[in-house]
Amino acid sequence: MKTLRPAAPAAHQILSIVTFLSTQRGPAAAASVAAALGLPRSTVYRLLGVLVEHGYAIHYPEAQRYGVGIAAFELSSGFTRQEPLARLGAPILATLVDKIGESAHLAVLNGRDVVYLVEERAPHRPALITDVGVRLPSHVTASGRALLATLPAAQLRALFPNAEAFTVRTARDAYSLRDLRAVLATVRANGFAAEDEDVTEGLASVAVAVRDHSGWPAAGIAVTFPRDHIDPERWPDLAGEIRHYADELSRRIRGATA
Amino acid sequence: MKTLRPAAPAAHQILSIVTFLSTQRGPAAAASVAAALGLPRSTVYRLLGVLVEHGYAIHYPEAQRYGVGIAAFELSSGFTRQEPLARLGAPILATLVDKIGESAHLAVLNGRDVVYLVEERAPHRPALITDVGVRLPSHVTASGRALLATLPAAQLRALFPNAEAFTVRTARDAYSLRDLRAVLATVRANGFAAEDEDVTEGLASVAVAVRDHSGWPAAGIAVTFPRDHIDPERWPDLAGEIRHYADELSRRIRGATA
DNA sequence: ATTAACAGTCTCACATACGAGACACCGGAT
DNA sequence: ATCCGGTGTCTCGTATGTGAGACTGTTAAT
Repeated sequence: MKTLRPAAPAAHQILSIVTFLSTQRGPAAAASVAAALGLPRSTVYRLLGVLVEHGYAIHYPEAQRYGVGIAAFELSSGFTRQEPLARLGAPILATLVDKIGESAHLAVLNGRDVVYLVEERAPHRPALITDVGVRLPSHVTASGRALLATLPAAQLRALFPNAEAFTVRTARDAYSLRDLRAVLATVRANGFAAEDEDVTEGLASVAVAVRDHSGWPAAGIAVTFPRDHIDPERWPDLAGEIRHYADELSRRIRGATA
Repeated sequence: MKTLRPAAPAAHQILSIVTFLSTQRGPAAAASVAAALGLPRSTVYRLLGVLVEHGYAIHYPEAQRYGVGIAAFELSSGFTRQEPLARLGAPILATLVDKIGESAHLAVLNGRDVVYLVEERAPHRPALITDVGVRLPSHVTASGRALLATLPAAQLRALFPNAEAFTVRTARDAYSLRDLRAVLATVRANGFAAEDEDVTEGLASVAVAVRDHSGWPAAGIAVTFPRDHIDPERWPDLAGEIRHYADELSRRIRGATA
């Protein structure tokens, strides 16, 4: 096999190293990295140094081991980025909840997951799985579906390249990309996303996406309620309500994009 | 005071690029990457190519943008690593729950969070926040504390370098590293970790760590119960029970480490 | 004390990866 | 039609990053 042309050894190697570190149960010795990847010792030390500098690896001197650094984890948690969104979203969610009397969330897409940034619980409503900071597989949640539905096909494929991407969680969401695409097609057709006891028994949710100035989905707003409180026929109306607030948030985001 | 010599430009740059991509709200244009980081165009394209190859970036051709790839997210979700753990842990949890009649989980440490891999709910017990796949800040959960307590001081410091590391979630867990260290000290003294309404009102948990062959904490087993069911005086006994099963899992892990 | 194994640092000659810049392409204005 | 601003590709000379290996320091075994 050729494809020799565009090489950048240091770049390749450093990515191999982080990947390797992340597959190890705990921190790994420099030598084992070198052995596993077939790299020269001096190179490994140099690159580990760079990784540590950037926070993608941590060196534990007493153990003489190297582990994955917090920068690597922050690639996916990025709360800094989301904090303004949460600040802008919270008051809007509050009025939304006041108006309709059911609980609501604000969530963002993060890899294949959604992360919940704000939760506003309506009075006399059950506690929800989705506390702030919780992360759930996007394809089973209403806000996740609302967000996924806005993505181009290519990206969807990239996010869920194989069946494995769907597995692991509970048994009940045995999905395929084909299934997901069907679900998202109805989302686009309806103009809103829903989830009916896919997350918690007895609860359903309706969600819409909030777009930023470039049209990209910045967040999702979902309302969750006991499923027998609102007839499915009325979900589109509910979605309409939500969209009103989503648009408001959308407007505020555009203003505040630093 | 410069550490002049040991540079590896491609390595530095590629890390800067992923970091940059992750700070952008949505995907970014190659040109904006070059501009933001002050890098030559050809270099940026080459490195983006490498990132895409490794799955750390995705290229959206129709949008002509580059975004963070799933490999980056998998750095922290590392389910590959955890799947065997879940397989081995599930039957053990089942017998544990049978024996003591309360719900239990298996969780692993992941950056500053714990991720729940297995949940075994006891009959007639309330549903829990911690469904499978859910992620919570480690320092407020029992299993998280059990795991954190086994880490060397240096790593703890590395995980929680500043006050910010603790923030963001709910207001009630306004922690400092000092506080956390105190909590972990009692965990070590008691030989088990506990959590009393720190996650959900009315519920408490007791947890112990499962160590792998190198002594590293591989997972935590926690039992969660209505807090008035079990008197705090009896928590140590409960912890003893759990430890029995933790040791069993520990033994199985050692055998199965591929 | 001696040896050995291993972590981490440093140097230096040479192969080669880097980056300037040219080129091709595409879509939107005019 | 022609221009223009933009993305992505490719080439090629040379500055420079790479990696073999020597060196230091530490721990553990004999």
